[in-house]
Amino acid sequence: MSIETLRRDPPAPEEGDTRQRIMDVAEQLLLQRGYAGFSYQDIAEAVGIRKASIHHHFPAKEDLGAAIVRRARARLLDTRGPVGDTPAQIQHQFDRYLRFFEKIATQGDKLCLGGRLSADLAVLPEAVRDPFRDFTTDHGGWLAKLFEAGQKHGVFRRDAEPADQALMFGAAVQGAVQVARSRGDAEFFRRIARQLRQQFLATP
Amino acid sequence: MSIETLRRDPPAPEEGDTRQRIMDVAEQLLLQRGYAGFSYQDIAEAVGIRKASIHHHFPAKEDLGAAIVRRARARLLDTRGPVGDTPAQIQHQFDRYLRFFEKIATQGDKLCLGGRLSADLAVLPEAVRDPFRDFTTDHGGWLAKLFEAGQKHGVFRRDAEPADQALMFGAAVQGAVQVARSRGDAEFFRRIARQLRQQFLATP
DNA sequence: GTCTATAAGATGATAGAC
DNA sequence: GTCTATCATCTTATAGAC
Repeated sequence: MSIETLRRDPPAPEEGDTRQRIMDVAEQLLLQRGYAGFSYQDIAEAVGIRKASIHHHFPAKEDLGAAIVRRARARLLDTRGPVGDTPAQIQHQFDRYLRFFEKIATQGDKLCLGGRLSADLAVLPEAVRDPFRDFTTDHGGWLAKLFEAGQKHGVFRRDAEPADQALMFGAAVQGAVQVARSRGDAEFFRRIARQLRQQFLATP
Repeated sequence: MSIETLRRDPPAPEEGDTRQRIMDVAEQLLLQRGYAGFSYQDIAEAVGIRKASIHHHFPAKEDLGAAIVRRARARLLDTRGPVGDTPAQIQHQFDRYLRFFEKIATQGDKLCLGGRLSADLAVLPEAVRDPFRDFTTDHGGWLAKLFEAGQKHGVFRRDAEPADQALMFGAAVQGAVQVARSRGDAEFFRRIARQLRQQFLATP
């Protein structure tokens, strides 16, 4: 790296912009078509650059895949946030969780990252599988905490272990997204969501 | 490779045999890696023939895909059978259903056809998507009938509409398979299955 | 950082000999 | 029915000019 480069002040606000745009486009394609179903050519056309330019930012496809998963994990921690300690907060986080998946199930043809990569596991390079494991661990851990706090504060029913409830709830939501998509039935998820509220909330 | 294939009586190859072997191998690859994740070359190596020979039986990949889905649908109707009209029969079919998915969730790295193709929907040619819709319709219809008969005969709880119960149960099972796989946790599905029995059976 | 050009291999698919 | 040989195209990836 030259002296000039090092001395230069942050010139344009475009710094890192292309990298982000590549990741944004690639993430949408990944969620839509799966890891084996999108190519650098697809990204290049959507972003408006050439294939080779993508390789400058992400030498191999697995670098891109891993970066997308790591970013999604950071976003998960960030937007889900720490589990609340009041009934209102917990109830709100529960509702928010359901709304997030309702959006995925009812609009567009994209899966959530967990569902997508779990289906792609067999074609995923180790470099992508590793951060995905972290992602699922975080996701599962957050849900477990939510149900533990929720039972303690009387938000959820106490008819099962919180950990079991969390697993059951997470799997039901995951399955509902999948079934809603395969049926092409936007209303389906809402019916399931209604059932899930009745099943898990102490006062639905 | 499936038990049926290994048990095959005729030791010598016969006509129509290659076609079946291609479909068997391709189905396993499809369930494992998805529609975009397996190639004619993969099949050729596993079957012990050349790529071009596969094209003789299935001119295009979508022909092969459609044939696999249609066969799976026929198998579904055949093995699931008409819904019973006694509590014992219904209970048995319910258990059998859960055991089928427990096998998928706990052994091997394959998805069920419904989960797999639902995830692959965006990369599926119309020629494969069409028979898959029939498959899901049949599958959903069977489950709905099971819960309707089950409620009538006191096998299932009557705390929700049979149709809703069926949707909820099917989605939960689907999600459980997916989550169990992504966690690499063979015990997970059994925990969910236990919860599902408590939730749906009148006398768990 | 982006480009052109290209490599090296895989993919689905076809033609035609045997 | 299976083979060899071949096709056009797509894939990830690299080299080097600007």
